[in-house]
Amino acid sequence: MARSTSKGNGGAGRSASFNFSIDSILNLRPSEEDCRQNADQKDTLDEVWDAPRRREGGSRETALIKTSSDARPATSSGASSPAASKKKTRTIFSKRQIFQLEAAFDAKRYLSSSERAGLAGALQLSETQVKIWFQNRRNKLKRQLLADEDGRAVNGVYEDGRRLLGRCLLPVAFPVFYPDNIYFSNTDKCFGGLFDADR
Amino acid sequence: MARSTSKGNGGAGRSASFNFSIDSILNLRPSEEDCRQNADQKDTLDEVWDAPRRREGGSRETALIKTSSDARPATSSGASSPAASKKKTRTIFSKRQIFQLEAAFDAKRYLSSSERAGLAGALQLSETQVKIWFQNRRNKLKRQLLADEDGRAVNGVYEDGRRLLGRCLLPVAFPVFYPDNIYFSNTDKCFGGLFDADR
DNA sequence: TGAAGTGATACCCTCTTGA
DNA sequence: TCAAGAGGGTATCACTTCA
Repeated sequence: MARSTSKGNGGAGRSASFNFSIDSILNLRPSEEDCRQNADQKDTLDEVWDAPRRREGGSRETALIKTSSDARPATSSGASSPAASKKKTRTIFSKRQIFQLEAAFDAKRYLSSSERAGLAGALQLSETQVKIWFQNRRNKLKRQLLADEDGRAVNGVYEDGRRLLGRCLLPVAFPVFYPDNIYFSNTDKCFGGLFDADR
Repeated sequence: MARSTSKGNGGAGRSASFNFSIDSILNLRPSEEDCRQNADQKDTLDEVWDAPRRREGGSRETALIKTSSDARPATSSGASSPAASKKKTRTIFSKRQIFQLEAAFDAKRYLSSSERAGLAGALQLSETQVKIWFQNRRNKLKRQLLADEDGRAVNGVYEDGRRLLGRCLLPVAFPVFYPDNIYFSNTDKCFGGLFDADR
């Protein structure tokens, strides 16, 4: 129905004929929060598809007050009190856990669900924790690689850096092609100090 | 092939000194599922960043057996039985709910959390349901627009279709630019901060 | 004490599933 | 057909560490 407006066809102005107030449903108020959404009017499609971040009122309310209805259970990490403790607990992983997570990450950038289950079981972590750890780890790697790239982003090297970044985050160990053979040099460059101690 | 192979650097052999098996942690088995991941070796970065889908053994095990530990509570929509029913229930929204959801969607493609809360309350749905509905609705619109585009994707019209698609799914009502002024097509709220710096 | 690191949360997106 | 589920991404936040 109301879709006709957004489809942009030249039909009659249906949008003028609403007999109930959309605004009343949405509680639309023109001032603060909604304006933020419009900050980036991208033009290309791909950018448009990127998730537009619409934090509620500057993302302050969210973390402390909301504790919204669909928060993850956080299987491990204790807590899970009835509904009182709004504090977010940050569990500290042990050296051993970090070490094995790093080792696994070095072997594979992404885990299948069975691998994740096995790793979680071996490390006494919830699958969600392992999943999030890998997510954050990939993000960290990406930032590192981008920082490296910025450090030497001159002339022709740039594109090369992009390619390197892409390779370093491929789902599996990325093969480096040489004329006649293939090296699986997964880490080497990207993870210089990865195994030293553990950060 | 724990990691020494993948590391492959010529440096001091730290990587040779692992005394536990990564494979044993990951349950790495070289044959079936892992090979699938390598099917698409993209080269450009943007494609690499796309989430590589790695369904477990063809996405069969995942849905049926897993019922993983971090499923969303699904506030409304009944069920929430102790832990027995693995059946996936699909709730059917009422005509009234659909109508108002569509109306809201026509007004805005994305909801802020307070708008979502208000709409959910008004429609007796959980916020998650409203969120998911909007998500699926955006996806549906995208598919429709892409289908339309494919129908007439010839010569110069293509790029135009992409732009149209982008505009139709902007987080807010999309502005139509004219040489000297700006018309905001479907609602006349907000947009004050459109050109404010920030982000 | 401020900056960096990192676990966790909340969105968003895509693809898939099953009633 | 379409609400959900699962998994991946980004952006933030809160809390720790550390120089």
